[in-house]
Amino acid sequence: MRDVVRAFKALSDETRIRILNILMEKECCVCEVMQALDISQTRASRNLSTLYNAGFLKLRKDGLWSLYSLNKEGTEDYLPDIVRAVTKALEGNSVAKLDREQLRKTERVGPSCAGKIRTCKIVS
Amino acid sequence: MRDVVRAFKALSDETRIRILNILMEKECCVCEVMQALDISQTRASRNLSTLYNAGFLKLRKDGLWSLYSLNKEGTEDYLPDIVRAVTKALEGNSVAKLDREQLRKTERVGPSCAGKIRTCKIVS
DNA sequence: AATATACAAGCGTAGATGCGCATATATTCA
DNA sequence: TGAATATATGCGCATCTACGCTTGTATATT
Repeated sequence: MRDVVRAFKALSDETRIRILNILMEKECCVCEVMQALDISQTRASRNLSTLYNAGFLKLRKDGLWSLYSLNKEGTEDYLPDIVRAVTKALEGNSVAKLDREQLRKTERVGPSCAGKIRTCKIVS
Repeated sequence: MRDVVRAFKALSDETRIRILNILMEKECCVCEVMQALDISQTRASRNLSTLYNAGFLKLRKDGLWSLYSLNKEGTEDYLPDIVRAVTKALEGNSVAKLDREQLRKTERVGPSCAGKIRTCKIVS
């Protein structure tokens, strides 16, 4: 019961719904999330961690980056069902659409790419 | 987006998850809810209204009673999907099971039953 | 080693939330 | 009409939540 409530609590916030939305597109590092949604680093990090603790996300570390992605094969099999409901709920939503477009403009340059800018930025 | 968040916010509370659970069994008046879950009248009424405002419930008035039931054909088609996810999430949950058992012990006597106790009570 | 970058976490605060108490409203029955 | 019952709601308080600011930690580059 605690877990169920925690899952829904994690989705009871607009920022986190928006984060879940862009993660449907692709795995993201924290700075991509903050730029796609135009929010602070603290806010992106903390809300990602809330979604993670609720079981919705997987976390993979790669150098400096914390890469978050949707946890499709969650331990709790009802979580993917909820994510699908979110997908359906956001169909045609303009904010969700804009966030995904902004996400496509962000660029993450790998840590081993010597000589290149190593920062995560919007490319327009 | 506002509506989506409101829906999940409505489920981000143990009392309301428990209410949703017993409403899966049958249409209930407020006093049945308060007795099945052993909570105050204020608490039952307010949480029912939260679920109602989020679009999860239907309301039907019958005499003194406010009869709440699951809104299966919601305006938003993703709400029933979410309710199904809740059902799956609660499978085997002991609290949910006990609440349903308590619900079966409550009795609602119709307002037109003259001479009978017209109150809503636990019958054991 | 020094610097820069990505991320997490402690702290304080403004605002939201849950709920009990008391009360108001509506309906039914005597 | 008056009493009893079912439900809703205003108010106040304790608690929770989100978030910005700042700092700490780890990793990578020069």
